[in-house]
Amino acid sequence: MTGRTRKTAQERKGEIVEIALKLAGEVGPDRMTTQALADAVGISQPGIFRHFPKKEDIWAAVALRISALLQENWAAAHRQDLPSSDRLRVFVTSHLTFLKTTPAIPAILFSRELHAENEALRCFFADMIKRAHRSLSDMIGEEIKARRFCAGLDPDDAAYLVLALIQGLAMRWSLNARNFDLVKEGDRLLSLQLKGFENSQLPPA
Amino acid sequence: MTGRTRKTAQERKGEIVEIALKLAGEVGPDRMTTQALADAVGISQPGIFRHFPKKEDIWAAVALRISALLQENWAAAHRQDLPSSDRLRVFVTSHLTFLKTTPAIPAILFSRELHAENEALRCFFADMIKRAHRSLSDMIGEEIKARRFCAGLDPDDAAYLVLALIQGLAMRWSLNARNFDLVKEGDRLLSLQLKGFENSQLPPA
DNA sequence: CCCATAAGTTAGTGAGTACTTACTAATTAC
DNA sequence: GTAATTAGTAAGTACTCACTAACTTATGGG
Repeated sequence: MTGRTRKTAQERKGEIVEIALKLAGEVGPDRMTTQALADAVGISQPGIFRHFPKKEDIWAAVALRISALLQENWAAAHRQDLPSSDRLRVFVTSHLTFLKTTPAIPAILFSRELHAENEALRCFFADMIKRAHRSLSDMIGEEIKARRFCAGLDPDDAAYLVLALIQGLAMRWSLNARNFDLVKEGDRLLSLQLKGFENSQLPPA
Repeated sequence: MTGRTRKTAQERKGEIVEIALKLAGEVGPDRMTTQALADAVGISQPGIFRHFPKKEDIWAAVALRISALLQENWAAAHRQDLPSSDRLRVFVTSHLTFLKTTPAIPAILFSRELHAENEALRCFFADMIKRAHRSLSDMIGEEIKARRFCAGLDPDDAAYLVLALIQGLAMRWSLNARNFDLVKEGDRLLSLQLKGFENSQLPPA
């Protein structure tokens, strides 16, 4: 044995969070016990507590990781410097693609951990969704200014509809054991949704 | 003491289901332990098992009760013999009113019990939602026939949007600790959604 | 009035949970 | 090279969960 047999705390901590995120998606957030996590990492169960004093500290770290991943994903969608008419669609599509590859997010969103057990986590996710709503609302506002969407459209309400589309779709996906293509289905439904926002009654001057 | 101090099995069974439904909404489906249920009913914890051999039998009974309540609610919405143009709106509104007074339903929909633990329950709810989708789809189809909705509208997809509206709204309601008026918010969003379905591009002949 | 039956209790089991204590061994600093 | 630090472990605590066995008591029919 020439190699290392231990890892540094920093490495381990990151590794645990990464595996927790994966495991939460695979077996469900409530089955992600410290034992299951330790097994997946390859250390003993109490070893977890060397890095995270409380289990909720793991959830906090996972939430931060998810937040970072989402920000990254949204930023990538924005960086593409698309015509604003496509931004909304790309935003939703890339978000759905992300959910598909990171099923832990909808799983956590539907978990007892979030809805009953862990108030801090609930607030964190509520805030994350609020930020998403804000982004959507802004993009819709720009579409209205560009006269592609109806002038009388309330951007906040429209954003809630798009958000509900995503969440409702994710729920259906989960209830149907993830047996259809989230992105394809979402794309089709979004087309229909956006058509309803279009400036048909009041054609541009 | 002239009155009875014990109840018949049938009475007790119904009582337990009713209280389980209430409790699932109040404390969350995963905190509705047999102990909590027994306390609420006013008997000892093992007393529950005299009436339901397994806990999942309680969930099955609760699911049946919910199904019956929903059917009743939908039937009531249909009995009103409304112009078909209002049926859709009444359907959604009365459903939201029902969710508001029976918060156990969204709670169960977001529970681990349903998504991970209890396959039978998941299928039961998936089927229930499928029936709701069918109803919505049918109503939208009639609106298209009546030329109030756009001829090119896919009734199935439109129904998914309405369903997502309800589910997404319920999720937001739950995430925000039920701090807004579900029905009022839903009514406003539904108006916007339905406007998007209207026959604006192809005015009636 | 007695007794069979059914509703309910007391006391317990085994499995699983987060978390702790007391120790060991690998790594790093000096 | 040795001492301090730190990652990790084995064993165990205290708790909660669904569920069971064996006993007790209330009720209604003969």
